[in-house]
Amino acid sequence: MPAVLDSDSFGFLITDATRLYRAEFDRRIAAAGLGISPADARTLSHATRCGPIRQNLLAGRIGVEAMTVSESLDRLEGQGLVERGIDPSDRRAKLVHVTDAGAAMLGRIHEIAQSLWADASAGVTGSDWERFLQTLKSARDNLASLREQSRSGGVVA
Amino acid sequence: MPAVLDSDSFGFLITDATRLYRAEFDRRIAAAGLGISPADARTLSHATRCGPIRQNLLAGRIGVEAMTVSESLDRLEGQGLVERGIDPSDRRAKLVHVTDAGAAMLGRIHEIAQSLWADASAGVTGSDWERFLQTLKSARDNLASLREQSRSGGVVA
DNA sequence: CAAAATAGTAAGGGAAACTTATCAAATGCC
DNA sequence: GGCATTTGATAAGTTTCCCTTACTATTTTG
Repeated sequence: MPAVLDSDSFGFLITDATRLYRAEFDRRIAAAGLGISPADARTLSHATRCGPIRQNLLAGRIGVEAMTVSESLDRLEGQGLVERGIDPSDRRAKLVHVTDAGAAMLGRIHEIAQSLWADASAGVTGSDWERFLQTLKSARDNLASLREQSRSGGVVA
Repeated sequence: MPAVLDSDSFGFLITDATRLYRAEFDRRIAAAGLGISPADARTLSHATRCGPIRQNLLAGRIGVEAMTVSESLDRLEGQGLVERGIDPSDRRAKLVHVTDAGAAMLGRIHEIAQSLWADASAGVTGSDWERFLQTLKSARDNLASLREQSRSGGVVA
């Protein structure tokens, strides 16, 4: 029973690692002159993977609120990286699709993410890193299901 | 050679996990009526561990800028959880020490962090989790040293 | 002792997310 | 068919967390 929270406890560790990751990602993106944030890069990546997709579905895929994606798309569209098209089957909805410029941008982002991954995982063997990602995924999924629970009903069953 | 970034790649995974962790932490802190943010909890935790300590050293321990800690301490001091004392050996400096109320708060935070850790690590064996934390620590340290490099000199050797 | 470095902070900014309210369009119900 | 509800997107505003820059009060150093 530790009397105080260990600064190497899960919560602090993951928070610290993520802050450092984002800062370094920003630094390299800035150095490459790409002018995009990590969150917008994520939006772009998911939009590419999911093909033309409605914004609310895209938000669900990413795991954020629709509004968060809407703002991100504002920026991406402003840079000409994505376009919001009309959904023929629902005139309220918009179908997001990635432009050629967006695809090119994603390629450059991918290179940066690769180099950053290589640096972050230095000194860790391939199989250890695989297991690490597996456990990280479990933790993320566990936390995501906690979120689901609190979204639908909260404490009240 | 993946054509697109995998949404289960390191960067996305750790970013998502951290966002979910923070949100759930906030939810439980709010449910307990504690009125403190994750970052302030971290400041409080480190201040407790380091005993009376100067703010700039505390910032170094936490891994953030002095200003970030100063703001966090403003809030903690406003809640009576820490006090800024005089450093007898340097009248510019202030020694942060945790009050009894701060210690009590940390105890409650610790309980919440424990329960959250238990939920996040569900389905993972003890030894797997140990290895996971070990690798996470490596990654954090790798990223921290990248930060150091860019702080002192940047691109220029 | 003057110049340079250091501890803390005021001021301001930006990224990433959220909630709430609103509007338009679609859907369900009778 | 018409009205009520739900749904897709977004405007508006807030929060958290962290940063940089500029400044003041000290201390250290040449």
